[in-house]
Amino acid sequence: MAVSKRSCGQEASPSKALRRDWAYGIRLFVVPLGSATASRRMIWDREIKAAGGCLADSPWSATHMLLSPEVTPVRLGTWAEKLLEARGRPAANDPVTSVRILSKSLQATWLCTDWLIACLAKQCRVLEEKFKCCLDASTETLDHEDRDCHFIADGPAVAKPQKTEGSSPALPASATASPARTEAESDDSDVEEVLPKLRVFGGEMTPKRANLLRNREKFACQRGGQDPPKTSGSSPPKSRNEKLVSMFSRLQQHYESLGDGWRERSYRLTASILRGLPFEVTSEEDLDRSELRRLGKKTRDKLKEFLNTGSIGRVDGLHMDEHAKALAELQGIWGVGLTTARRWLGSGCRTVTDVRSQVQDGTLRLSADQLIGLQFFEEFAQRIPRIEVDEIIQVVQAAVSRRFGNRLRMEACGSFRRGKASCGDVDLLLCARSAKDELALGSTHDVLSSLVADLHGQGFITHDLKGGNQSHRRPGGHVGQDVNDGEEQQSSTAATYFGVCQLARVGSLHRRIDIKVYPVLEFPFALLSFTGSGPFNRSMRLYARRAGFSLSDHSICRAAHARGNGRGERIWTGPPIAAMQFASERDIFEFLGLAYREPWQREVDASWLAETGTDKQAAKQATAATTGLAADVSSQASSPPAKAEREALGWKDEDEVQSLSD
DNA sequence: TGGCGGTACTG
DNA sequence: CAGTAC
DNA sequence: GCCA
Repeated sequence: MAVSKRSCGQEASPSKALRRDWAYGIRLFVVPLGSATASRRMIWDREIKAAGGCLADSPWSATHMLLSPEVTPVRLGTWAEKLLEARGRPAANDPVTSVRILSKSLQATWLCTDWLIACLAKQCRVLEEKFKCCLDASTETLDHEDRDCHFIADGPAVAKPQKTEGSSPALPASATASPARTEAESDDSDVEEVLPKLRVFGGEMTPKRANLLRNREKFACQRGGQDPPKTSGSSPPKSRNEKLVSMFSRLQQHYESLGDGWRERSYRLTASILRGLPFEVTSEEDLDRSELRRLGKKTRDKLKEFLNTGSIGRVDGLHMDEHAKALAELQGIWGVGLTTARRWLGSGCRTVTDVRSQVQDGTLRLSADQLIGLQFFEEFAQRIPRIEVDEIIQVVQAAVSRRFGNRLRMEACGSFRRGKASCGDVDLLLCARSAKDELALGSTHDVLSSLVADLHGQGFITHDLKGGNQSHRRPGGHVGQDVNDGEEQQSSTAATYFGVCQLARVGSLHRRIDIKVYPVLEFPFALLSFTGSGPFNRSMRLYARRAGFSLSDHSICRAAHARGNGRGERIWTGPPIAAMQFASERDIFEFLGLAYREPWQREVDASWLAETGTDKQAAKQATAATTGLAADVSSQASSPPAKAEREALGWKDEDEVQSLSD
């Protein structure tokens, strides 16, 4: 695909010059151990080259050796021994000595991988001092080998949360970590604990971002600590205020079917707040309770009206049965949205049955997708029991293994991954297991279409919805000379398929199934995004936005709001943040300074807006606290804020970047 | 007063 | 581009 | 409908 046709690229040119050469003169060799996996190394290699550096064929020609912090002395020693042997040099008997011998015979500086990460984040050459590995020194500590005894004594002690493994997003398993607490729940995590983490926001802290960090628990994506995956039993607490809740739910549904998503969201929030209220609203004084502080004037008026008259005019006035109800039903057909529903309503179709008969008559013409949606209207409306989702997964997995062996990894996302007992559809995400596999597999589109063909052949997939056929090849010829020029491919795009499947079993229903194939680099983002829930995603993206980033199912980019000059604010997004930092979902949370949330903890029901410092007190406090901390960080991570540099790079300065004004 | 998630495909 | 979907 |  011809890269993102939009915004991107735009501002690449001024930055190029500088980005080009921060690594000038560096010949880098990455030690292939620990978290420096093949795919990461590949990316690092690419980034270094892009920055004007080059790669060393072997350690012997390197100026810089890069070592990931969690590699133990013993493992490094073993590696060093092999290296020495291969070079025909005497190795020592014990690993430590071997390492020392090796490092002596090399000319290189040994640095922690975090150095490169910092460089990439800042797009400049970060001081090396704090990132040096001390390769000796540890003779005695080495005695009781491994574990806890890592290299990298020095630096910013990036106290990694020692996740047992890079990315095993699949199951909670509990096998490894303490089953009790789910990390980072320690909470009350003050900024003081978060900020020193070098990686947060790529190491670029600003007062606003710091303020955001302090308030991060006001976002839905940080709410709700731990629900155990709900072990049956207790029914939902049946709130008081039931009447009110149902009234606002009606309003919500009404606006939903009308397509006013904003009011819908607003009312859903109100309903959700009322539902969770620990008391019953009986008087106007109750409206001052802190739990209701986010309700706006209109909503308060409705509540008052209810308290006085026992009903709400606006709600009673909903003659919702003719309009909204019919609209809602029609929009229940896959492929039919608000506009079509309205059009059909105008032509006398009020129900699915009406539509069917008009289709028969030939008075109504539907798209191919809509026809399928219509045909299976009742079946698609049925929830899919979790067990059946399991079976469906098995079928697809079998096909995947048959065709691609072990090269492909598959995750079921959506509500299934969040642990729900039933799902609306099946959402499968595929990705090569490694960079090498990715090469061997060929394009994502080819992989997907051959898999789909297989499933089609065995009769499992019964119908295609849009996306089944991408006529998007590159014939090599034309191409409208995109403005893209040099700046790098995003060549491997994701491939998506929407379809209908059915288990080979009597009485099984047709089910909606989505299959997607993503490039390795984008996998964590895709996983995060397709796991949802919707409100959770919105919340997290909003948070990212406030921090000056744009989060998508592909990557995270800097985002700048170009404001001023004329109408609306346009949003320009820069190149993706060096993707290598993100090998798992955790890395994304970590980058944003958010506490990790297990899939089942992402079941938020209302999105949430951070109330950013309407409270002057708090705001002041925040800035005070953060300026100090920001200083800390920058002193750690080398170089002063480098405002000039940022300007030279063509980035908007922070003050302009944020739409957030205090 | 404008923002409120970000992206891909089809017609 | 509008419409729909994830 | 709520927020900046």
